[in-house]
Amino acid sequence: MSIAERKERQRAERYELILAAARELAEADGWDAVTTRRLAELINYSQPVLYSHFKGKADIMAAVATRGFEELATRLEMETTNVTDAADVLRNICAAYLDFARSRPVVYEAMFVLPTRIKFASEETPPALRAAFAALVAALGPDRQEPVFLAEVLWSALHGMVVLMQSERIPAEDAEVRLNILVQKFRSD
Amino acid sequence: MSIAERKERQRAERYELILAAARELAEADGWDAVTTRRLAELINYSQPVLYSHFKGKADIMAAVATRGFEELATRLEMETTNVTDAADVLRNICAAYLDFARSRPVVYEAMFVLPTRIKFASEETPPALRAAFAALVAALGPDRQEPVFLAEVLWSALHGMVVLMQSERIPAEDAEVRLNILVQKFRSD
DNA sequence: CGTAAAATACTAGCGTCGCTAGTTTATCTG
DNA sequence: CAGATAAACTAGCGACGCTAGTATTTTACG
Repeated sequence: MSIAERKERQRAERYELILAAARELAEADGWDAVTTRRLAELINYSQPVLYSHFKGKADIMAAVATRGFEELATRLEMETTNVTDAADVLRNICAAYLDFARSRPVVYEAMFVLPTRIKFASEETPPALRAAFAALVAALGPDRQEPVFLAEVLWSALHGMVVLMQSERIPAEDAEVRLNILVQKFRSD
Repeated sequence: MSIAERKERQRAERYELILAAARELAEADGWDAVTTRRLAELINYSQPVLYSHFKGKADIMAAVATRGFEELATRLEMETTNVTDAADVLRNICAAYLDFARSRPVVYEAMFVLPTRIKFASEETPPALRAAFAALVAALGPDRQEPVFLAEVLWSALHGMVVLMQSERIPAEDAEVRLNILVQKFRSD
């Protein structure tokens, strides 16, 4: 059944092609510019082929978001495992989170801002998303009361800073100062 | 010129009618359901009359948001002036902010989430918005270093909690616990 | 190798969106 | 009452997400 394998591989390649095109288009002109017609033209297929891979535009965005969860989890876990200076794990994690949001703003948007069908804080939550959150919890250090709630508050603060900066509601150039304040408030000592 | 006055008053009434219809429709079915056609039908006028009052849909949403800023500022200032227990001003302000977001989710969305033409942190910032932010700064108490940045971080945390709850990315039922943690972290003593 | 069947991609179109041009109706002025 | 001005309307443009139905290619089999 080598020929079936080839077809499957080609399908998978086209799947990746769509995802890449969607991300590039979003990075260039925002998610509003990601239309099924433009996507189809970018990958040199007709519009309906998209619907053989995805249920619709929302499904494409969810797929991009899922990839984002994996990348974010990887980046955060790097900060917890490669502990050169254990004292500043919290700061490094927060900085890594903000850095991810700054480097992939539209992916971040799909992950955490736009309406999504992805379930959070439930059984169906993607593993990568759970892992990213676990890294946050770990960064707050052991022996904490209510570590999950504490991590949720920290995450809220980080997320708030990201979206308020991205929507130009607070100045982006002061990110460092705010990070310092935030870390100081959540430090365990 | 009494007749011109009457016309102007009728125009102002229709302006309010549009705003009220937009808010009601958004509260019922979300901002996506607020279309110019539905709005026109709700106020019993044809679609293009909307464009004699507003530049477009975004302008209508900005007007709803502006009203929201005024209501939020009023609510927050109430907590700073009616100081029954001065010690808990910070907590009351935070609670009032969260309560506003919970009671007017779609107005909050227009104010702080959706792309907006309203300028933040600049000369053109609406007075009500400045007042609301000033209440946050005041709630953090006097004798603080970098009070604006500190307030921005607090606001980020509050905003993050709101949007993550509204988009069901963190459970809404634990709002109280998170509020307690947040206030404790930002208390001055 | 030829043909029927199944899979696959296409063309065309539906309903809806924000917005606007052009026209008709209503109102005011002389 | 006639003409000018203002204000509403009808109709339509291009684009959107999505889908039904058709044509084409690929597969399986005699």
